[in-house]
Amino acid sequence: MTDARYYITTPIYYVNDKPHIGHAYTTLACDAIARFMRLDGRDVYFLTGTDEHGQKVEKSARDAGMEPQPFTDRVSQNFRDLAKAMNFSNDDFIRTTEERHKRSCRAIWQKLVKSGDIYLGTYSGWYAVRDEAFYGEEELTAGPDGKKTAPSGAPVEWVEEPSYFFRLSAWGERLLKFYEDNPLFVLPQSRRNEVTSFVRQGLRDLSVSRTSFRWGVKVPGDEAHIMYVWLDALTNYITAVGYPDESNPKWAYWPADLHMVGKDIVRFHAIYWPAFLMSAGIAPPKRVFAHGWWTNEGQKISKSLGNIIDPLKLIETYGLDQTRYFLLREVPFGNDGDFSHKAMVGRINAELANGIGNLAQRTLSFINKNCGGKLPAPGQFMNDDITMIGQARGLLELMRASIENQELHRAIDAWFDVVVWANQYIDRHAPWALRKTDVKRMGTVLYVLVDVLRHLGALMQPFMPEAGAKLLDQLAVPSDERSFASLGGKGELRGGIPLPAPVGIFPRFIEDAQRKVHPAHAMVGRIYQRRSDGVYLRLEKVLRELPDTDDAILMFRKWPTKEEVRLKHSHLIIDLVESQVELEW
RNA sequence: GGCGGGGUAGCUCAGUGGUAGAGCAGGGGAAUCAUAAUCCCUUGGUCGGGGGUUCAAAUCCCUCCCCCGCUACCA
Repeated sequence: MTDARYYITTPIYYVNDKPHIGHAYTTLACDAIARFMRLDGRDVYFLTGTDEHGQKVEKSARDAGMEPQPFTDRVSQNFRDLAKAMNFSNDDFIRTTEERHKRSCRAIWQKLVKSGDIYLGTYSGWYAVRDEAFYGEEELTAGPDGKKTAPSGAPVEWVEEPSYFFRLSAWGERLLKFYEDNPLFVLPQSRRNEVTSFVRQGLRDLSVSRTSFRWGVKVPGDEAHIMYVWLDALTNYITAVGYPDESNPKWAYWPADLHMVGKDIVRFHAIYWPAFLMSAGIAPPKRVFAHGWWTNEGQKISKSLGNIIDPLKLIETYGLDQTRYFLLREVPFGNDGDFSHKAMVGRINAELANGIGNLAQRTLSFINKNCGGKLPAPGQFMNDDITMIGQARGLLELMRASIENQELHRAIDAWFDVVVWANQYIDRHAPWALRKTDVKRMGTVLYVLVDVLRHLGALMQPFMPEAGAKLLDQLAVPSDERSFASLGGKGELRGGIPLPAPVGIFPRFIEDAQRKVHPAHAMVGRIYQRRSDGVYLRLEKVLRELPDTDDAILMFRKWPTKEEVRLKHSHLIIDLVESQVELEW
C-alpha cells in the first residue's frame, strides 16, 4: 500500500536567470504529477521556489544599484508570475532569504558539525577575478608570458581562503550502499549509472563555506563565513516541511517522494544531498529524477544564439493547455526533446483538435441535435460497448503506474490510445446511421461515448486542467465528482440528464498566413483537381504546381463534389466564404 | 583517455534468439455525426560496416566506424 502522502519538489531557481522553458518544464512536470496524485486521493505537498543567495546575486544587485534583498524580491517575482501563467498548483513557494530557511540552514549545519563531518581547512584554487569563478588546473591554458588563463581568457591567480569542509570523502561507501539498496533512487537509469560511477571514482571533501562575499547564510559560530550555496540551496527541501521543528505537522511529508531536477544538477541532488542528510541523521529523499533539455528547432539553446524560448510567448501563441500538452507529450520524459513549431502544430491539430476535441464535439453535438440535449439512457450493452468502456475504465490504472515512475509520456500515450479507440468505436457503430434504423441502439452507443469522454476528461486534468474542466462541464459532471475516485461505476452518469450545448475545447491551429485572408471563417482542407488524363491530384500537389495562389486556394467552405470538379475539369472550383472564385488551371 | 548510452522505414522511436513494428509523413478508398475533423487499406527497411556462435541473430560474441552523456565545488 502506498503512503497517502506525496512530497514533490522542483529545484529552487537561481534568481539571476530570467525564467525560460527549462524552468517552466521542470515545474510543469511536477505540476502534472502533483495534480494527478491529488485527483487520485493522495495528500500532496508540492514545493517550488527561488534560490536567492550567492556571489552572482550580490553582484547583480550591486550592478542594479540595489540592496540584495529588494533586488531578489523583484526578480523572484518573475518566477511566481510564471507559476501563475502556467497554472502551476504548488502548495508553497520557498525563498532562501526567508527567516525560516536561515534557521533551517543553521540547524543542519550544527548537526553536521556534531557528527564530525565539518572541519576548518583552506580552499585554494585558480581564481579569475574577472569571471568571479574558480577553475580547475586542466581547464587553464598558459598565455604567451607564461601566465595561466581561464577558458574565458581572463587571467587567473592562485588564491587560498579559509573554508569549512564537509567530509564527503568518508561517504563514498555508504552512498554506494544506499544506491544499491535503492535501485530506483536516481532515474532515469542512465543518470544512475553516471552517479554511481562518479562516486566509485572516489569523492573529495567539499568546501561548504566562503569568506569572499557576504550575501548568504552566516555559519553559526563563525560569522566571517557564509554557507556554501549548495548546502544552503538543497536545505530548502526540508525547510519547507518545517525543519528543524520535527514536531511540525508538515514534517510528516519528509522524506520527499520526488526531487525533480534538470540533468545538469543530478550530482548535487543524488550525491551531496543524501550525504548531507545522512550525516545530519535525516532520511534521504526517495527519488531524484533528472529530465532532459529542450533544443529549439534542432538547435542547442543558448543565450549567445539568442534562441531562448520564453514560456509566456508559447502560451500566447499556442494556448496554455496546448503548450502544457506538447511539452509533456512530445518527448519520452527524461530524454532531451526538440521544440519546433511544426511539431507543436502537429500535436495541437492532430491530437487535440482532431483527436479529443473533435471526438467530444461530434458526440455531444449529435446528442444535442438528436436527443433533445439529454444524455440517452443506455439499453443492452453489446460486447464491443463493454470493451470500449473497459478500455476507458482501465486507463486510470495504467496511468497511475506510469506517473508513479515519472513516465509522463506513457501516461499520455495510454490516454491518447483511448481517444483513438473511441474514434474507431463511433465510426464502427455510426450513430448517424442508427438514427434512422434503431434509435434505442443509437442512444446506447452515445451513452458509451459519453462515459468514455468522462474518463478522458477526468484523466486529462493533470496535464490540461482548464480543458479537462471544460470537457467535464459539457458532460454535466458535478464539480465534486471529478476526482479519480468517481471514475468507473461510481460516478456513472444517469440517462436523461441535460447536457449543455457543446463548445469546441481545442480549436485548430491556423497559420497566420492563412488566417489573414478570411480571419472569421478560415478553414483548411483538401481539394482535388481532376487532370485531363483523369487523375485526381490532392490539394498539396495542386498547390505545388500553381504558384502564388496558396492563400486563396486554401480557403473554401464546401468540399467540391466530384461532379463539380469533373464538369469544370480544367478549372478549380473554390467556394470561398466571401465569394465564388474560379482559377485558371 | 576512462566509464556509460546509442546507431532499426523519409522523420521520431519500440522491439534482448524464432517469418522486421508503431506514430507522423507519402499513396488509395469509405463515410458525411463532427472543429473538412474521422475510419479502413497501403508503399516503404540487406535492423551502422565486417567477422563469428546457432537449425535460427536487430537480439549473443569479436572487431571497426560514427553520435551522445558523465569525468566535482556557477546556480
